[in-house]
Order: sequence, then structure tokens, then C-alpha cells
Amino acid sequence: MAEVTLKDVARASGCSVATVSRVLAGTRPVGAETARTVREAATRLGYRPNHVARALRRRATGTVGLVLPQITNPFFPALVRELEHALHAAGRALLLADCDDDPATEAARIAEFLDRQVDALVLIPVDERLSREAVAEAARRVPVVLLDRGCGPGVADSVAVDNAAGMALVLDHLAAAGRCRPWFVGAAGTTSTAAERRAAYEAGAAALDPQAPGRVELGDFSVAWGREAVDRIWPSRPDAIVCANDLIAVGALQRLRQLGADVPAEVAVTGFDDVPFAGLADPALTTVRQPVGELAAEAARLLGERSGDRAPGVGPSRTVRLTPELLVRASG
Amino acid sequence: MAEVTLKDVARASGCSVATVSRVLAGTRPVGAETARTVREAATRLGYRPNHVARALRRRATGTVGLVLPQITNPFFPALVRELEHALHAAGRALLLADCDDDPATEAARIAEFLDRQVDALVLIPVDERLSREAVAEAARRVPVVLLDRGCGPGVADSVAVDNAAGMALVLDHLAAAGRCRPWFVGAAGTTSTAAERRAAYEAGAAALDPQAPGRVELGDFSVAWGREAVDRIWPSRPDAIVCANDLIAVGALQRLRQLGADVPAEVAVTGFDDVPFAGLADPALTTVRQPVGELAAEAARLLGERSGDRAPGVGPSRTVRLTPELLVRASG
DNA sequence: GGCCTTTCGGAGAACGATTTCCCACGCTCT
DNA sequence: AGAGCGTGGGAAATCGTTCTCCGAAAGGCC
Repeated sequence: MAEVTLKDVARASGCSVATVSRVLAGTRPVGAETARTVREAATRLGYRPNHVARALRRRATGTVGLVLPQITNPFFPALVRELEHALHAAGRALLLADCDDDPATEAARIAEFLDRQVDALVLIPVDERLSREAVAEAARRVPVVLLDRGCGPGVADSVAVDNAAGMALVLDHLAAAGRCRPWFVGAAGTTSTAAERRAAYEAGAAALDPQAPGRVELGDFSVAWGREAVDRIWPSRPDAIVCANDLIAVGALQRLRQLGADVPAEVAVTGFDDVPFAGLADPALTTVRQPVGELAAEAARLLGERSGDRAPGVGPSRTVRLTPELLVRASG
Repeated sequence: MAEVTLKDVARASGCSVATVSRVLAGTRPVGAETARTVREAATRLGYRPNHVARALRRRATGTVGLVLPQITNPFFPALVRELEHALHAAGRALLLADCDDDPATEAARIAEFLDRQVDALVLIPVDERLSREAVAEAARRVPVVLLDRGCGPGVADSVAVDNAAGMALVLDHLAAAGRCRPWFVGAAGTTSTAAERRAAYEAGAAALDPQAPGRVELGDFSVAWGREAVDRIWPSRPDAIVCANDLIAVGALQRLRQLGADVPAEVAVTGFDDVPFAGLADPALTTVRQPVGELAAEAARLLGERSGDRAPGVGPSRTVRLTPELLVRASG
């Protein structure tokens, strides 16, 4: 009933724990007959290796910690799901921490995971600057991959979508549709995604139409801000509203509808991320789909490559950018 | 640079590892002067206890596994978040597994978590019947709490919203508004929530209006099904569509809008769960808000109470039902 | 036949913390 | 003064694996 240990299997099969360990782990060739006896005894007793003891000895827990800003951000669940699958496929388990969008809590959770001897960390940093110190410290101790958001150059390996390419897809699409008075509604926050999407918009919009710089309004990544931003910019009648993410875009759509604007005839609205309800909005939101599965797989792969290393900090940090895809739906 | 162990602290402070352990863990009174020296050495060296070694000796990892059907189900992220917070407050870490709505995968993940020596499990079972065996087996080995969904009587402790009460709130509200030709759009699936909400609707609707039994349409918990169900039932012009969850309700709203129906003047639509985009639908969805924070806190509390026990399976299993709240919004 | 090389298996030392004994010392009580 | 007791501290067992030595037996080569 209680726990069956290697010792029990050894006793039952009449050999030493060393031999049993070798048979079950396959670390060294063992005589065919002995191996059979051992395996038979192990299955008969229902032996299950104790991961804790193994972790102590091997100095590896087979565990990866994920610290993210807010699991309730609708973009993250799919990412978590894919990451969990990718890690599971590599035989590793996922410890999850939600840090409530607070850099101090984030640092504390990272430290706790390190205390728990995670083999590696996947981090979606709360803030590009405020998270940097904690991330760098963590990267000195275990392999770290930054996911979706960056944290300054050279701090750790990083996997994210190519925000510039995504924004370019949006602008090209709008240009092809003859929209020439776009407005950007973004986030003032100091996450890398906010900054990159804004910079990409400005670069692209300037190339598109040198007359219309500065048609940019910054708030945060929320539905409420999308509504408010429309109140501010609608009087100047843009023919397209490019939003930095889908939450903003959904808010914008809501308010435009309330104001009686015709989307997309009068004004196009685009989002970014393709969160689950982007396709449910009315009209369905044109947006940039992130390759979530690939992002997660890439993060797991980078982790796997680093995990052989002795010292985690060695070698240049790698940055992977994956190309997104434009989903043209009814809103533009 | 490398790992500082108890032995290092012992050497630095000139006493034995036993004493250091006692000072740091506070398990036995130690001389004031010695304690000071030890503590000073520990902080000076930056000692951090090794959780793996501790877990091996104490036979407790301080870890709780959560296995859920699909993290992408929009109701779950908030629940996960609250659960993570509650467990963290109790000093425990959360291992997450997403089983893709598949009972076989679910059983496998549960077994893997047991192999990893989790102290307890929180399970959101995929299916009331098909998950039962794996859940019962797990409950024999560690404390288990079923969250949100049940798994037959007496299998394990369980925490969920009172679905019957929630449905009663909806029906009372509709009755008060004079709606007397409701229709129910539910899920045929074999989860406890699907069955309970359907049963509660039937009980309440029969009491409300004995003329209208059987006005029930069953599919699954999805937006697509909500759309399809409306196509089937709209010809008979119900004055209310009671949906078993918000996904269905959002689909129903979409299709009703496409059909030119006036919500709520012509027909009311209600949901269940209050997922994030329920308030974003147009018109905003009247729904039943689940007390997510309390559900998670209660689950953590039950786990804490069981965790003292030697044998997990002892004692009658407890079922906690929390009362939901009706959120009246524009859709009805 | 002696020597060298494989091959197979066991004994036992880690891994780092907790915890059970056990001893030494100092005090009190008779 | 000797017995008894409480207190502070150390030595070592323990948790369940993995892995490094070591030794024994067997086979090949000259």
C-alpha cells in the first residue's frame, strides 16, 4: 500500500539497489536474465520512482517555472496551454505564478521558484525596465526565456512575435484598401510590446503618408481605454483606427457603434493578438494572429538547448522573432 | 557562487548542522548567543534552504497539482488566478496541467502529478463519469478537491457554485419581467455543470409554467452551438433564451442580431458564469456571476484541512456549494 | 598457462535537509 | 555529596535515488 522503493524491488528480485536502478534507468547494460527478473518484480510491486529523491541526486527537478503578469489577460491562456504542452512533451512540469502585474511581486515569485529549484524559467516580464534586474539575476542562475515581451537587450533568450512585421501587415492592408487617414491607439506602458508596436506604426505610417505624423493616442491595453480613445479621436474622422491590441480594438468598436459610426465603411478598426473574442466582436475584428503554438514550442526548444550547459549565463543571448499573420475580417 | 548548504553555514558559524537547522527552522529552543551567530552566518553567506532535500526528508513537497480540461475555456483563467493566489498564501506552489478535454489524458496527468509527489490535487474533471475512476484512485493517495465540476457522490471533497440557485435567480428574474415562454439552450455533455443547470432549469420552468415543458435544446458549451440553437428555436418565438453558459449566450446574441431580433425587447438572453467578455457583448449579457475568489479560497481551505491527515481517504467527503449572484445587464 | 580486457553486479558514498538519540553540564533537592 | 532533572548541542540515521569505485568471473591472445 505504502510507497514501494528501489530497495523493495531489490529485495524482491534478489539483487542490489544499484542493479535495479540501472535496469530501470537503462544507464548501463545489465544481464538479460537479471533485467527481466528486476522488471518483473518492479511491475509486480507497482514500483514508481520517487521524483523528489531523483531530483535531489540528479540536481534537476524536471520543473519549469512560468511567471506571467496576469493569466486573465485573454492573450495568455492559449500561450500557457501551448507552453504546457510543449514542456510536457519534453518531460517537464510547469509551475505557474501570476504576479498581478506588479514587478515587486514578480521578483518575489521568481525568487521563490529559484528556491524551489526549478530547472529553468519562462518569464513574461511585467515591465521592460522594472523587471530587468530580477530577470537578469534569475538568468545568472538558471536558463531563462522571455516570452512575448522583452526586457532590454542581452538579458536573456527571448521569443516573441515580430511586432514590426505585424504592424506592417496591418498598414499595408489599410493602404491597399485606400485608407489614408489612420490613427493609432496604443499603450503608454513600458512593456516592450507597447513600445514596439507604437514604433512600428510610426515608422510605417510616416512612410505611408508623411502628412499624418503624431496621430497617436496612448493609454493602456484595456477595453475601457479603447472606448475613451474613440471619444477623443472620432471628431477628427480618421478612416482607420489601428489598435495596439484586441482589447483596445473591442472597446473602440463598442464606442464607435454607440456613436453611430459605420464600421468598416466609414472607419476601419484593427486589433492585434487575435484573442478568442476578436472573432466574436461585431463586426468581427481584423487583427494580427500571433503564432502561439510556435512561440511556445520555440521557448521550450531554447530551454532545452540551454539546459545542458553548466553555467546558465554563458554564450550570447538569442532572440527569436516569429512572423505573424494578418486575419482580415469584417471590421476592416 | 554555488549553492550554500547547511553544512557551509555550520562551518562558518562554528557549530553543527543540527543546530543550524534548529535555529533556522525554529523547531527547538536554542541558546540565544548561538542562534544569533548562526543567523548572522546564514544571512552573510546568503543561505537558501534546498526545497528538494527538505521535501525528501519531510515527505511533502509543498506543491499542489491542478488538472483542468482547457485553460482556454474563458471561465477558467480567473479561477486559476484565484487558486494560485490562495495556494501561494498557504506557502504552496501550483503545478498546472491542461488535459485537452480528454479523460485519458486527464488520467495520465493526474498519475504524473502523483509521481511527482504533489501534496494534493485540485481537479476540474472533464467528465462526470469518465473521470471518476482516475479521480477516485488519486483521492486514495492524496487529498483531492474537485472544483467547479463534480464527479459523482462521495468520490472526493468538492467545491462548486450552486447551479440550481443560479438558475433559480435567472428564472425568478425572467418571471418578474413577465417572460413566460422561455427556452433553454444547454449542453448535452456529461459534465456535472451541464446536468445540474439543465435539471435546475427544468424544475424551475415547470414550476413557473406547467404548459411549457421540454422547451430545451442541448448541444455543447460553445459559441457555435449558441448560434445553431437560435436557428432551431427562433421560429417558435420564445420571449427568453436561457443559456447554460456565457459562450452559448454570446453565440445566441450574435445570431439573433443577424436575424434582426430585438434583444431584449423581443427576447431576453441570459448566460451563466460571467466570463470576461460577457459584459462586452452587445447588448451586455445578463448572467450569473460565480464567486470565483471564494471558490478558490474554499478549495484551498479544504486542502489545508485534509493535509494534516495520515490517510487521505478517511472521513466523509465534503461538498461546498457557494451561492452565485445575478448580474442584470442589457440583454434581459 | 598467464595476462589483459571486458562484462556484470554489489557496496557504499553522495545529494541536503530533518530528526532521533545521546552526552555534558549545571542546577536543585534531599 | 549524590541522585535527579532540564537544557543546549553534537553525531549520525534517514529520506530514495544515482553513480563511482571495486571485485569477481569470463573470454581472448600470445
